[in-house]
Amino acid sequence: MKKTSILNKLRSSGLRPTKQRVEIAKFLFNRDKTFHFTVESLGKHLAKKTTTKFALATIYNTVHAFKKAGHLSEVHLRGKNNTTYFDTNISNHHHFYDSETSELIDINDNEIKFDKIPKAPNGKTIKNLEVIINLKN
Amino acid sequence: MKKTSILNKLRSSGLRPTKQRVEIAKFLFNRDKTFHFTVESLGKHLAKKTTTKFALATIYNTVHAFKKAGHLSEVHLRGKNNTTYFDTNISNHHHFYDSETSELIDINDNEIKFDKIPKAPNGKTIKNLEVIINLKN
DNA sequence: ACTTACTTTAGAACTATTATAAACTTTAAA
DNA sequence: TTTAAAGTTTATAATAGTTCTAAAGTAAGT
Ligand SMILES: [Mn+2]
Ligand SMILES: [Mn+2]
Ligand SMILES: [Zn+2]
Ligand SMILES: [Zn+2]
Repeated sequence: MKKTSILNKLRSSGLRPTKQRVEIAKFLFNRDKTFHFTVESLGKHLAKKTTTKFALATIYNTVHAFKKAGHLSEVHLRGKNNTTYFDTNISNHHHFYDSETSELIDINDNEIKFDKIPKAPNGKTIKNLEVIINLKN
Repeated sequence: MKKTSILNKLRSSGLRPTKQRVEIAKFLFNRDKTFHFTVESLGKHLAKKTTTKFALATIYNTVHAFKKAGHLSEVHLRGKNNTTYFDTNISNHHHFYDSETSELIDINDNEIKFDKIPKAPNGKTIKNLEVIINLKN
């Protein structure tokens, strides 16, 4: 992924390309495979691999802006550690959750097929359907 | 449900039948239909409907003991409010989640059927599978 | 009654996240 | 270029759900 693409991600999220935001975007989007992260893991990586200073609030704000713009998704799972997982895979997909390691593993949408799905209750419609398959050893 | 059943719930959870625990157990289990609750909603109910005093820690401890004994289950969902949902329905089942109202609605296990499920990765096995269907208006 | 083990409690501690507001930076107009 | 407006970063405080602590209280068996 090229520099212009990073700048596009920022622009399309309504964010000016500051030093902090460019570093965050590079780490999140300059890669071949998608991945899952927490704000904590992201912050630790940035502290180790860059010389830039990142306030926690900056990381939260930037991640939320990317999410709002549709460049990141959030996994609505409450693991044993009470942290929020973000996902650079924004396609419709599902997850294995390994509670031993607190790790998420993607399940492609086409790896799960439904025979029967209930209809939404009274006046509501279905926004989306999330499957989490909990793993054990 | 009779008083002996309440006492059985407590005994089988390794809990002595104190005033607080009996009130909690009565509220959770003396009813026809299962339901979802948070520690906050449980505490509010108890404060309103009984004359007993309940420290938050007592409610947490008791709910966790019931969960550990298998009398309650926990819904591993992170809603917009960051609270943990508990469920008196301990059967294998799924949920609708209405983020407008922060409400959970049960989906019976037989209302969802799978055609295809991925196999667990490398050395792991599947503990269980949770479906959450997010609703919108 | 006495003893021991368990329980409740208020408040402190902990942790993820969000809010605040002052100092700093980006942008683009003048 | 200067300059001003708008946006951004930061340290720190605030918030909220949950867990911990240790002292005072209660249950159960003798
Ligand atoms: Mn550094
Ligand atoms: Mn009361
Ligand atoms: Zn994913
Ligand atoms: Zn349920």
